[in-house]
Amino acid sequence: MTGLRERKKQRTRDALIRAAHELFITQGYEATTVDQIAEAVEVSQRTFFRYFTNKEEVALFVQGMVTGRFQEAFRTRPIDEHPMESLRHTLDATWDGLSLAIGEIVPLELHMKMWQVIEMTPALVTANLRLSLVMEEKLAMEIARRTGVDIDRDPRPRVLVAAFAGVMSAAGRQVGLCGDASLETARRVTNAYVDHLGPALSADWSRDHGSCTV
Amino acid sequence: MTGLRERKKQRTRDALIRAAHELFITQGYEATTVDQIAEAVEVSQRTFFRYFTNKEEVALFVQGMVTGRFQEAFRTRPIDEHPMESLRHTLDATWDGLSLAIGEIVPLELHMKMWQVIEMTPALVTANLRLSLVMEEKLAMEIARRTGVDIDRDPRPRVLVAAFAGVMSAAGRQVGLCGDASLETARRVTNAYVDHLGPALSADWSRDHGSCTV
DNA sequence: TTGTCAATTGTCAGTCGCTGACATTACTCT
DNA sequence: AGAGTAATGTCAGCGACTGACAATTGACAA
Repeated sequence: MTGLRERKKQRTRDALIRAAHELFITQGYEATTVDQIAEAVEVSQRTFFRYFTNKEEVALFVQGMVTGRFQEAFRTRPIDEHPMESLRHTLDATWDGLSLAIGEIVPLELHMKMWQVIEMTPALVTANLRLSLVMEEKLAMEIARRTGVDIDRDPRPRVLVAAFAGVMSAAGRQVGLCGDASLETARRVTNAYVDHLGPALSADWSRDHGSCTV
Repeated sequence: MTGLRERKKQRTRDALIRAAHELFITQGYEATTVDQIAEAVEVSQRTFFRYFTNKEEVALFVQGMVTGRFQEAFRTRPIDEHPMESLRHTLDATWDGLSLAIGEIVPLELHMKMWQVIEMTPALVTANLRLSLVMEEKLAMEIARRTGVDIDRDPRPRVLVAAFAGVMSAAGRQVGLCGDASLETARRVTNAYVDHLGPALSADWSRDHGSCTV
């Protein structure tokens, strides 16, 4: 099945990702040149660009895997569940399977450090948002399908997903910038953010809703 | 007061923006080179980069003005208003003053066409999201100030703003891609999206909430 | 095993976005 | 009118990215 050719490709791709991660983490994203990454894996720059369409892609590859997983997991939720509930549960499931999902490519610790680099680097922050966009559209379509609404007439699927994704991005930003690169913190802050969506919209904004110290 | 120097600078800057808009709209963003823009205004490429830090900036300059206006307008809302209400009213006010605000730089029609170009161009979509990010943070700070909550302990300001901004972006995407570049459509769709945030989160997703045909 | 085919890679040249350095021009103000 | 400063042009160069073509290397049949 998996010929030598395929395995070799897989190996260089993974090597490129790991080398890129290490360089980005130690030197920063902007200060790292594509030539350096290619050189670290002993391939030509041209080969790098045959594996990744641009420098951002190698930095966000793992993130892309995670959001891909998220989408898949979302579709397995019971169909009678409220979409927001489905999103919440899918989020939990994604956290649970994170290490397993990405472990073969990059150790969890490296991924968490890379997360910080991403949030520190404007170019990567926005490239990351583009990933969310793609996911948003897919999730909205899936929700529309499940709830039987016409996505071109009823804005609710896109609105719900947009709100969710917006809050997730904001949470991710906080996590990446807070200095604590532990999975637990990431999960706690993200959950807290999503949980506060209802209260934030509710009429009563009076007293403290705290308890989300980074 | 306004010496010849200042006026001249203003004029070349505006000329660059307008030339860029026309080129982007007719040829597309990627296909337009910075040299072309500079040449159209008869300045050197180097001068272009003294007015705008990069090619994206000239494309999103007007958008930046609008979001800047939005932030300012937000602060004039009564302090006892619910933040979401303030955002909604500020949105209305921004629509009302749009033509007046940008008219001196670029005619409204050009701006609306540019909007389509932006949503069609991945690089600009993401650069646009970066603008939103900056605004998000400022709005969240302002909301925290007004409501007297500690932004580092209570996630609600950031969550509320993130949800709002996410929905706005989604609406903007729909508007930009729907083919209809009229102000009325833009305003209608945007309002519809924001208005559906509550219903989308409510427990009852049963029947049609439509009426937002593009 | 060997030879053919196709996939992968390297090399090279070139475009485009963008920047620093320095000389040149153009306004301002006395 | 002339000194001083701000704006601009020119040039050289870096890094991301691409197309074209040649060289290498697995795959697979004879």
